[in-house]
Amino acid sequence: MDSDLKELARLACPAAEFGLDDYEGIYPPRHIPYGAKATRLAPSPTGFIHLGNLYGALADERAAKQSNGVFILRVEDTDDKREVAGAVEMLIDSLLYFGVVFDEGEISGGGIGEYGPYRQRQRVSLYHAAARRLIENGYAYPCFCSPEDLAQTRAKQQELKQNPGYYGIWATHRDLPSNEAIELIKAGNPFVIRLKSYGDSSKYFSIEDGIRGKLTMPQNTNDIVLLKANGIPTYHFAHVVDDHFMRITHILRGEEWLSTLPVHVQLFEAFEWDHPVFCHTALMMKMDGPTKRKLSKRLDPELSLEFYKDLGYHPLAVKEYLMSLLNSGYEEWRIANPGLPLEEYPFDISNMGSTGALFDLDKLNDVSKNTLATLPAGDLSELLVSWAKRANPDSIKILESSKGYLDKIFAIGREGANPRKDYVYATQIFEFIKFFFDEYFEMEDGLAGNMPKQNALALLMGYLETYDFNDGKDQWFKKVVELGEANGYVAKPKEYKKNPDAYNGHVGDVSAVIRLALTGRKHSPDIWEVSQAMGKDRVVGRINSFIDKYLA
RNA sequence: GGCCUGUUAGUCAAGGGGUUAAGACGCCGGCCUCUCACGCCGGAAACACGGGUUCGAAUCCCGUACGGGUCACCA
Repeated sequence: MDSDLKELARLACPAAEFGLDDYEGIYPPRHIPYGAKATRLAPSPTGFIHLGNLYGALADERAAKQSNGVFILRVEDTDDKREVAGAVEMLIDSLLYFGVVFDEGEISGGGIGEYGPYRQRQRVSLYHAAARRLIENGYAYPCFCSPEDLAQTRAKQQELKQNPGYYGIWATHRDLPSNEAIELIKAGNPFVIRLKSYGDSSKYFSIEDGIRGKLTMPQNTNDIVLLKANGIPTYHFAHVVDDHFMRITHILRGEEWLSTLPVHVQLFEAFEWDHPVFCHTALMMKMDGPTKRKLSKRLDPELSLEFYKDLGYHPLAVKEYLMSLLNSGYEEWRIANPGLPLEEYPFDISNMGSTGALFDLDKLNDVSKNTLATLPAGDLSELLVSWAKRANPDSIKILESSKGYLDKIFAIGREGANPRKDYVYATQIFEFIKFFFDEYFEMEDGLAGNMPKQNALALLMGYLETYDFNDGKDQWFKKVVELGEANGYVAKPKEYKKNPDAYNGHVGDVSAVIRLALTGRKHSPDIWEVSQAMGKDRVVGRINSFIDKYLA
């Protein structure tokens, strides 16, 4: 009997090179500090990753780094049918762009670390060794049902209003004698390996979730598939084996895994392994018509990380936003510590929320505005140029050759305790600053209704007469005031409001004309600062051409 | 449908028996001001519902409703 099981295990799992116990030595416990967390991101290479994936990845990364642990990338490529070429590279690139970097795993084109290989299809020998152990101990068995058989079973179960699945009386091969199974395998019948569940659906077990606290769930009774007919493991089996042998301490994953948790717990038990701390994160949601639903690769291309790159969000801004979703205390911390890098925030898994958050673009934009305001001007120049390379090739030449000019532009209003917050993402930044460049400069607004052409002409002519590029801000403004007064424009707007008939207008009307000539717009940052960035020739040139074109 | 899980303003959220129920985004009003942005001040806006337990419930219990997740040889 015992020898039958051994032979059955060998036949059913031919790929095992070593015994399971050998692997314990091959993958020894990690030497990481006490309390350090080993986390992993375990994506299946099925295409782009979206904001929700970044959210999860960031949680893994923070939890690991925060505790001086390790953050691992394991590729779950057990479904060859869904695999998308290049998906792994794209994922690594995307995450790298947002500064999420792995310590170990399937990175830079190969496995780095002592616990590899890090692609599951290259670990088949390990899974087979593990499956052998289960078969030998009576926790697994080969099942020869065809997909058609299973479909029939399901139909019958539906008819009888019973729970679908392979369990109890429906598990036809569960108690097939070993010698018969051996014969069937030898005869070349296709088979899968199933868990021989010992659970009782009327019994419950409790488990402490790292985010949700105590969870109570019914025991698993389903004889789920461990190894598919092609010998490749299912997710359920592979992740249990891998998380054990990769010595993962915390499994962070979306709450869509909650319902299969009983299966995973039972597998850890069957191996007599301690299980890592399961942490089921909330799913990031999206409005779909009147209801919410979880983000989907297939349905939500606009939530692809590429989308944010195309728009030109600074990676740091996206990260800041995600951090505030990850840990609700983050925002307050950020307000109290405006200068600190986000790495210093004491991230805590147990502070993660358990309700799905709706992605809020307004909030992202606000966070982004604040984040960009803290960055040096040069960083914005770089952001803009790298965005242009990607999304606005026509502008690259101009922008790239104007690095110094860009730095000056972005320096406007950045100093002081209350810097300007004009910038959100590169596409918007480009629109905001394009008037600085003669190639993109155009009249977007017109003269105000209360500003007759002849007044505008007189003001601009006068302005040119006394304009001195070397004037300081105060001196400059003093001249504008004087110019206004000489033309019937009072210095104080309040004065004008009190007595509107006595004046042509106030100093604001004067600067509006200058601003329009310089920027083509009604609104812009401080005229003096804009002028300083533009340089004398451009300032004088713009005013002259405005006079020629619109006031002559 | 079964099972799991959740429900505090439009959104993200703090609070876990006694609070005028924080804060942030957005929205509205005002101040500052050469426009805008910033900043500042103020405002509207929430405990899903029904029963319990309790002197007292957003908070604990039960039920209902609603949302979400999951029920594959996908992950």
